[in-house]
Amino acid sequence: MPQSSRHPFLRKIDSIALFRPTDEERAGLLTLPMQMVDFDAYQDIVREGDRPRRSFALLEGIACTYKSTRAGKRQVMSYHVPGDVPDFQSIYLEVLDVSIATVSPCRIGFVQHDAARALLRAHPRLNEVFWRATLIDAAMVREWMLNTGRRDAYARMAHLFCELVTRLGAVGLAPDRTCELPMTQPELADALGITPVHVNRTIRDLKAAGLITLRSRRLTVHDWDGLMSVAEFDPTYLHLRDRDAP
Amino acid sequence: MPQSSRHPFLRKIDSIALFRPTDEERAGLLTLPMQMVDFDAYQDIVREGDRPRRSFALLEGIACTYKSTRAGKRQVMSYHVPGDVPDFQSIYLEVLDVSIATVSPCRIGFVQHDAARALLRAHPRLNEVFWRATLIDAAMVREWMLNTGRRDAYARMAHLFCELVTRLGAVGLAPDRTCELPMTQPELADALGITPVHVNRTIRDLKAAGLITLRSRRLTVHDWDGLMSVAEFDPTYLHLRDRDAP
DNA sequence: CGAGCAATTGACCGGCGTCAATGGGCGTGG
DNA sequence: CCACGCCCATTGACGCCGGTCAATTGCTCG
Repeated sequence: MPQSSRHPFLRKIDSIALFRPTDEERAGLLTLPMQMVDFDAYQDIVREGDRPRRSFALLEGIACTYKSTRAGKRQVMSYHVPGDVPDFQSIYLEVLDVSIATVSPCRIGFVQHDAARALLRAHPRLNEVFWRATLIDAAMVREWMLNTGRRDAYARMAHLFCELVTRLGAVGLAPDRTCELPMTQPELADALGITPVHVNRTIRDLKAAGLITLRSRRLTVHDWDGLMSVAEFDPTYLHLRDRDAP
Repeated sequence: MPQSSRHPFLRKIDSIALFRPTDEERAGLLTLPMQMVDFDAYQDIVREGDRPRRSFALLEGIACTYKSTRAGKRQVMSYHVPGDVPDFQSIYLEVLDVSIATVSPCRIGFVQHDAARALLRAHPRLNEVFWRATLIDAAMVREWMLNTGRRDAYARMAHLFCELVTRLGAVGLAPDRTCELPMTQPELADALGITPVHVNRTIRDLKAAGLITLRSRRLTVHDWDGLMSVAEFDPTYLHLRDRDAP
């Protein structure tokens, strides 16, 4: 909320950097040419196998990174909230190993790799912040991996909700631990590695336990401590600066 | 094989960089102070929650990155082969979100973060290579995530074997698609998100299908195409340079 | 040579998948 | 403004993959 009117990169830096950018660094970021594009929901922004020459920041909406098996089964590896730069990895990995799609209607800001590389070379601390951002993305996938591999569906879903509320809260989108979740149950199934039917049963159980309500794409957490406890949720892996507890 | 006598960082760069290092870059790498330490098998090198002031290269042996739930269930997120720099992320993330342990006896080379940061600032291209290395690590975890979330135990194990043979082959440790795999079945279970008992049944099935043999820690792939097919293995995500097909 | 853990296998169980049917929300077109 | 269609949401019945428990047989190492 406090910084919602700022440039997305400044907001990102504010949320994860260990320093305040100098005027010069700010100027470099603000003058980075960015091409705005609006996407409908459920559109691929980039696809596995692409060789993009630009990266993008997510300015509004929710997106997800996913991979598919040949049989067409999808696995969502992470969700993205406004301020994220989901495919920054493509700046140094030529071939994308994932697809990134919108979940809700999104506003995207594209930045050419060349321009970004030049900026990062000119400003070592910015280089470090963006590197750090890609490392945090990786840490989130690792936490999901633990989730998928070693927790049952109930704890897994609780964990996902904890993460989403925390991250959306960090950008002012989850006041009172209530937020809009545009994803459908089949999509949640793709994120959790279970079937849509079982997503439904699990949500029913979380509701019955009095932990949450979820109706018409709106999630409210009623018992945050209880939900965290079920999920064994510890937000350290998000590497958020302290002020952003939801 | 060809470069096994070289400095581990040069070997790493040779395997993933898109350029040849200049003499100056090589000199910088070679003069980076590195403290060698030998570890027994099954030792933690670093632990979740640590705030290390140094990173390390794996010079010999096999290591793994893992996380644990409070209930003590382990999930191995990736294995590391000689030449890898498994915790390079710690250079820009203060708190480690994973533990890294040896699987076999290992030789480790520690490098102080300060020295590494100075080197990376002095040599932008080296900065990019090491960033790239952390991005490749992340891509491997994502592939494991797809594996764990969306493939059954049989395909999952086939995929793990494909990856290990490919990566070990890339550093000359899997001639004729045969390699030493120091991990026990309970450890494989931790990597695959299944139980040790089921690991055993799955290996039995892979053997029965004529795809592999695995005895006293030695894996041989008899039907590489068959194994790749079962696993839907596509090595693109490893971002290896082409020469290293096993 | 005995202790201790890995490897292996059988019997049984349960969480989650599969299949199927019904209801609900919403957009589109008549 | 309503009707239709489509997909999401929800629930029950049933089946199976993989978990649990337990026993036996190796290895490996002190």
